[in-house]
Amino acid sequence: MTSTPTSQFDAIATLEDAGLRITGQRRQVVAAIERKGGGFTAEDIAAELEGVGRATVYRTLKLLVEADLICKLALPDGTPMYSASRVEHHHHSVCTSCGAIEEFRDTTVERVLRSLTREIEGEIVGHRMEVFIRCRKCLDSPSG
Amino acid sequence: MTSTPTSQFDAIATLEDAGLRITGQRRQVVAAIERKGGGFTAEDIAAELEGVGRATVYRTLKLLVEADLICKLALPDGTPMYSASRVEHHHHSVCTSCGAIEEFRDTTVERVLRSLTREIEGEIVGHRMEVFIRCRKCLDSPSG
DNA sequence: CTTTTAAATGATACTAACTATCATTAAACT
DNA sequence: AGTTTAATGATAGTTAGTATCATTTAAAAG
Ligand SMILES: [Zn+2]
Ligand SMILES: [Zn+2]
Ligand SMILES: [Zn+2]
Ligand SMILES: [Zn+2]
Repeated sequence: MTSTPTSQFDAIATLEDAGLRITGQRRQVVAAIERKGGGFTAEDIAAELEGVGRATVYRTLKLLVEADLICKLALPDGTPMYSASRVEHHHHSVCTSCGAIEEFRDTTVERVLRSLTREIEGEIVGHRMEVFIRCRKCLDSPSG
Repeated sequence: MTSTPTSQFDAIATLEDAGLRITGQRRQVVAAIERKGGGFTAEDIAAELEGVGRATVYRTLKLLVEADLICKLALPDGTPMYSASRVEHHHHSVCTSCGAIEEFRDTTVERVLRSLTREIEGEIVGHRMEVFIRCRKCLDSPSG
C-alpha cells in the first residue's frame, strides 16, 4: 500500500475550516477511525470510545461522511459500514467473508460513466461502485 | 420502455421450482410488486397489503432477492429500496430527488470488471453499481 | 483572563428496518 | 380426507440510527 494514511490533522482541519468546533469527542472519533484499518461500524467506534456518547459518534460520522473524509457503504445484505477515505475519488472492494474493505481507483470506471450519459435519462449527479470479493486472507485460511 | 414486464407467473414459477410453497400471501406480494413501477420499500408493500403480515412481507422480499427476481439497493443515505428485475444482469439509476429507480444494462461496466481482476487482490464474486441522477421528471418540474 | 453565547454533548426516548420465537394455519403430497 | 411440514402472524427483540432538550463547553468578545 503506497497511499498516504489519513492524517488526524487533515480531518480536524477540514472540520475546523467548515466552521465546526473542535471538541475532545470529535478528536477521539477521528483518532479511533485512524486506528482502524479497512472498515468499521458506528457501533465499533461507540464501543471503543466509552467516554463518547453514541449520539455524538453517529453525529460525528455523519459530518465526516459529508466532508468526504469517510465513506458509508453497505455489505450485500445492506449492513452499513464505514471506511476512511485515503484517496480522493475511489470505489470499494468488500470481502463478503470477513467484511474487509479496501479502496481502489480505476479511471476506466469513470470512462464508463461518461458513456452512460447517452444511455441514462436525466442528469448524472454521482455514482457508487462496489466490488465484492473473497480476500486473500480468507482464501488462504484453512476454511477455504 | 421496450423491456418485457416481469410476469407474475415467472416469479411464482421460480419460487415453485425452488421447492417453495405458493401461498396466497406470496401471490399478493408478487402482484403488488408488479403494480409498482420504479422502486418501492418493504413498508410500501406491507401498507398496501393489509391482509399480509409485515414479517411475511419481509420474508417474501428476501426470497425474491435471493431468487434474483428483485434487487435490494440503497439510496445515497443508506435507505433501503427494492426494485423489480426485468433484465438479467443490470445496474440501477436512482433519482436523488424522487427516489425513482430504473434499470440499465451496460456491457462496458462488465469490461471494467475484467480489467479490475488485475488491480484487486482476491477473487471477485460480485459487484454493484448505482448511478445517482436527477430524473427528467424532477428536472422538468417547477421546483427545478 | 473572565464573561458571553451559541454550538455541541449525552441521556433518554423514539423510529425504521428488520429478525427470532412459537403457537396456529394451510399447502401439497398420499 | 388425512397427514405432514412449510408458512404465517402476533409479539417481542435487535440494529442502526434520529429527535428532544437540559447541561456543558469551545471559542469569540470584552
Ligand atoms: Zn476476507
Ligand atoms: Zn467513480
Ligand atoms: Zn426524480
Ligand atoms: Zn455489472
